[in-house]
Amino acid sequence: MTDLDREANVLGALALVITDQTAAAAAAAAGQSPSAAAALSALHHFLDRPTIDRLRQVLGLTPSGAVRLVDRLVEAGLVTRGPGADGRSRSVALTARGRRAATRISAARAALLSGTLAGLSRTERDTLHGLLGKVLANVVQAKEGGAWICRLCDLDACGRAAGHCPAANAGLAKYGPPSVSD
Amino acid sequence: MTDLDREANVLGALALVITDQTAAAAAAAAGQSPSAAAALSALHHFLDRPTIDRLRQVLGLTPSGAVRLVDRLVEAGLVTRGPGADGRSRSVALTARGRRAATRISAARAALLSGTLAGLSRTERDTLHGLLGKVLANVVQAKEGGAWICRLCDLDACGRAAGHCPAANAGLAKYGPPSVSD
DNA sequence: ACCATATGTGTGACTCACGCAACTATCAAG
DNA sequence: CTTGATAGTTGCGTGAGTCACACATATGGT
Repeated sequence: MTDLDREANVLGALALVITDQTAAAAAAAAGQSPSAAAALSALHHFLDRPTIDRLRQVLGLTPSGAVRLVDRLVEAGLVTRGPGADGRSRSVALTARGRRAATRISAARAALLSGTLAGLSRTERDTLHGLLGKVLANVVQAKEGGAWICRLCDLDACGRAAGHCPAANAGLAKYGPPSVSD
Repeated sequence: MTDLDREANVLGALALVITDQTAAAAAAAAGQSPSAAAALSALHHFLDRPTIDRLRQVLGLTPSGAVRLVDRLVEAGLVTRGPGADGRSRSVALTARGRRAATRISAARAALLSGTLAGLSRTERDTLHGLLGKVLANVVQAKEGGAWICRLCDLDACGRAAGHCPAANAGLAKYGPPSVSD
């Protein structure tokens, strides 16, 4: 039982609670399932209208799973299907209602996460931010495929575009410049 | 877009990846679903033989969900039902095979989590540990009911018994001394 | 130009892991 | 001895996802 184990354990425990609570808060804010909420959040942060396949990659689903998810979102009036750049592909875009839901989701997530940092001083939060960035870079390095790491991530807060996102930077170092919404 | 938002966002993103990967690793190590893996891990860390209801609380399931989960684990030969202290209740205990599976799960989880801390120095890890403890305490304070926060937590690493667990300490401050496996 | 193969989407049948509602058995209190 | 809480269980339904497959479109080699 090393110190490393102890530290790792706290990290794992904390990650689990926070993820649980965030997913629940997002789902509640959307009135939808957690994965639907994640999809709305992702769509909200795409600059262009992604294809179903792109969304699929982000959420880590199978093609058919993604189709069904979009079906449900269309059904709920949160999303519309449009033509894709390709004859095969179709684009997905938020409706006005979908955009409102996505905004609520982001707000709920931000509120919850900010709350967890309540007891920390300015300096402590700064230090924590730096350290978490390092860890995040580690995790991204280790990752191959699967769901987008920033599934519910807030791209503005993330500063991905400005190169502030530790995940994006680490990924960039490894894979080279990605396309905008990758 | 404040600094707080940015810090909170990194925390949320990191928590999500780590939780995803941990659950996947645990499930793979057990050859079972993530929730079955969580159940095995929980059972492994109970000092006594918990009842189904106790397990239910830990995992955040409904009674029927817990019964079905135990059904599956029994079916897989990982767990046995025994008599409870009470005529109503029944106890659950790991079989030898279940114990081995639980050990694999813990090891897989520990390996993954330790890996995420790879790039950090001794001092950095120490600082991080302290800060995460504070955050964890915050989260526990905010929490009412639901799943056990340390669902996959390693109780040895946690140092719960010795009073080193930030979650347990925060909970203790709020609710008073819990029973051993709470 | 033609064919093989890859890619993106969609459908039908199914599974798995839950939840809800209802029922039974036990216990504890009045 | 009734009343009510607690624990486990069962039937039934459902949401979310998978797999296998089909179909349309793209792409590249010959």
